[in-house]
Amino acid sequence: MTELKAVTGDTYLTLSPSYGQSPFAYAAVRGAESQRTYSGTSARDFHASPLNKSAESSDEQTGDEEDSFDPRKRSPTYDHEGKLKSTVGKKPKEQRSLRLSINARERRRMHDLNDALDGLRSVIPYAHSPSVRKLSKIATLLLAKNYILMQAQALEEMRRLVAYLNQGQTLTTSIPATLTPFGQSAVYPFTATALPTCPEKCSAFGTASGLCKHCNDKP
DNA sequence: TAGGCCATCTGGTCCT
DNA sequence: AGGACCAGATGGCCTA
Repeated sequence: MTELKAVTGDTYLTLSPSYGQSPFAYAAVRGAESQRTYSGTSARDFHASPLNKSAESSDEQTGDEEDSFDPRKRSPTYDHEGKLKSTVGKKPKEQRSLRLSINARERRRMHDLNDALDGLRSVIPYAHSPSVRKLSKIATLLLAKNYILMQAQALEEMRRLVAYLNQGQTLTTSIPATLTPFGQSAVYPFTATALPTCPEKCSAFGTASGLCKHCNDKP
């Protein structure tokens, strides 16, 4: 399995084999941003690209290009002539106008989705360098998922550490061999509903705990 | 050149 | 009826 490791080196930040080779192996500048033109109204809307050819043929429904697929058989929303029922009765100009507005809406929706993905990329730990290829969509989602799992586990381990340290202050006996530092028998002394302030935690650990490096409160 | 990734168009379905 | 969401199809760009 090809691993995708973030800058932290956490093993959680891995992707499945299909996607694992993407982000951190990308040393080359890809220029992927240039693919996202966001040109507002696409030229495809107004030019007879191959796609629009199919779009226009769907209006005309000559049947010549529909070898393997007959829309009339697919759905009752087509009328007996194979035309989309939602546009039946409208003038071709109106049909085209409606289609263009639907296309524009869909384009906007996808742009919003991509913006959200960009926001996600900006908060997950990977090399955000211009010289590093941007994470693909699927890699972004998988990495984000793994990052969340990693954070959850880190939080859980921290809680166990807190409980262990707290226990060690009150108990002078040695730790049983069966009890690992993060064992289940450790009890987290603070409830989630009544989290202690940092000074409380710090006093529980003693000033040598070092945990206060991550907070602004002076123990 | 094949494969990966992407943007866009399109029609279907569901919801308001 | 119109909008949101979704998935399939298609073609372009880039990299190995």
